[in-house]
Amino acid sequence: MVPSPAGNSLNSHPLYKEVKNRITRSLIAGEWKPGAAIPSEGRLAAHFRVSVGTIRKAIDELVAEKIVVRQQGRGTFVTTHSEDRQFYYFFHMVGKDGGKEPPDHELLSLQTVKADHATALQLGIERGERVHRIQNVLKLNSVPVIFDELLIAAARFADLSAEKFGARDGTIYGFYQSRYGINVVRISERLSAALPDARVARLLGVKQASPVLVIKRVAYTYHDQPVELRTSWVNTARHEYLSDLWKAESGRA
Amino acid sequence: MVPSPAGNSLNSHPLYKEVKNRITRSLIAGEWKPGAAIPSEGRLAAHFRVSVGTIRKAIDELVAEKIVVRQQGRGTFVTTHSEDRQFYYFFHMVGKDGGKEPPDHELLSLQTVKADHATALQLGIERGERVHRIQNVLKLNSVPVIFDELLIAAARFADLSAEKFGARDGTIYGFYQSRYGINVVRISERLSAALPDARVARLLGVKQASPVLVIKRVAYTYHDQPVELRTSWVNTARHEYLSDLWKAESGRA
DNA sequence: TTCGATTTGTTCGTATGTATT
DNA sequence: TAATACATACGAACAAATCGA
Repeated sequence: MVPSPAGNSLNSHPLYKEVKNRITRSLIAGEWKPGAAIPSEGRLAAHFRVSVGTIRKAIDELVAEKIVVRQQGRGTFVTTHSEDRQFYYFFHMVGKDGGKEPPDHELLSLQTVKADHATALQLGIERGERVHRIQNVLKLNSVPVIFDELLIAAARFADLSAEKFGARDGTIYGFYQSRYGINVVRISERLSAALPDARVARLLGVKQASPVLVIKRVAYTYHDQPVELRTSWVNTARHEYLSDLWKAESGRA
Repeated sequence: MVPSPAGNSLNSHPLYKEVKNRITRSLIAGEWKPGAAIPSEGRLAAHFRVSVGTIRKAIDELVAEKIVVRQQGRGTFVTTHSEDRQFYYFFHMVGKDGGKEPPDHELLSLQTVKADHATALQLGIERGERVHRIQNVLKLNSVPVIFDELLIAAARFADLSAEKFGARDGTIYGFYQSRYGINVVRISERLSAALPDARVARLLGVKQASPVLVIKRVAYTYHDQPVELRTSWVNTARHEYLSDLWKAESGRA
């Protein structure tokens, strides 16, 4: 890749970062689909003309970012949103009694509107561009616990319709991934406590005077490109938001 | 360390994990104090009779867990709680306008009581053992925003007093670290929305009808030993809880 | 300021172990 | 069984940062 033995001169960053970037760009280009294996370490090493150790170091970081997963004896695979582990990485509500019940989404509405200033800014699009606004109620144990509103750029999700959205089986991010080739790899959330408005209170079956947890999320794909804004209103009477700063990872003593 | 060239048979876990464990045990034993350098990779390799690469892999994991930090040209150091980066790793409140104001703790009370069943269970002690209960008000920009209550096993913090606690300069975890050799390395938090009781409302300067964010935290030291239970009541009128699932780390594209 | 010693960072190559197909 | 792929471990060389003489 670079003739110089170690380090380099043109770009001041190390070889394995460059390799990582190239692999990521291939991922973005859709060269390897989610769930599929990327070329073996040996093949990548030959392709990029670097040692296997350098490839491993590049992939190490992609694994840490949960962009790919390694399986000894099988290969290295592009992460899929249809696996439980990956799912709970983005879903943080757990029962106060401990249980992790699988949520049940119910689509309320899907509209296409023009992005206001704040939305456009956060999604990295122009003001006035069209965005889909999707509202859902999420049930845990058949009881409505979360109401959420999603905003996504219509340009990225061209032919999206309420039918298609409602007919998906699997998670929303799995749907983005399989139908639109958009891979959510990271989220950032801001939480606060508030009182619900009349509509949210009605949907969650709580009084307007009873507080709810408000979660504002930005979901990102590769290279920190924002793809979705989501606001959730949560009834925390029987559920809590779990923030476990890196546990249940993998490599621990 | 183990004569066998690669892998082993007796214990099924790899050499570098064993090395990591031994290093961690030295940390627990207080062999290397926070802020001090641990032996160089070369020295550790000689000591454990393994290659430098194996030492590096062990240390890689300790770095990922923020237990030590590496500095090229200087050495590898035991993480200190008195650094900004480390501090904001455990402090998640940010201004809604974006700013990260340094908080200002104010001790309200320090009592020593007997642990009830739930407390004892979570702290890993016997019911009835003595625990310190510490209450604080935390101000941001001179305005009270957080009220919190800490529970720690008295046995671990033998000579703790309100004077000593209040006279510390630096963070609470820095105080645990420097005065008691207890290193908080991980926290787990559960969030919900609730209405404050009369006292909390008064301390935070809010109405009882206005919702607050409730954060229940368990802080752990090495090997997932719990050391502190903390409940915080937060006025989220002007501040939010930021949950940034691994960003601002270090090794990103 | 320069130089050399020390320490971590990067890269290479090789061999062997272990899991999968 | 054999081939393939990732996992572990070793050793060597040089780069880059730091620090003190």
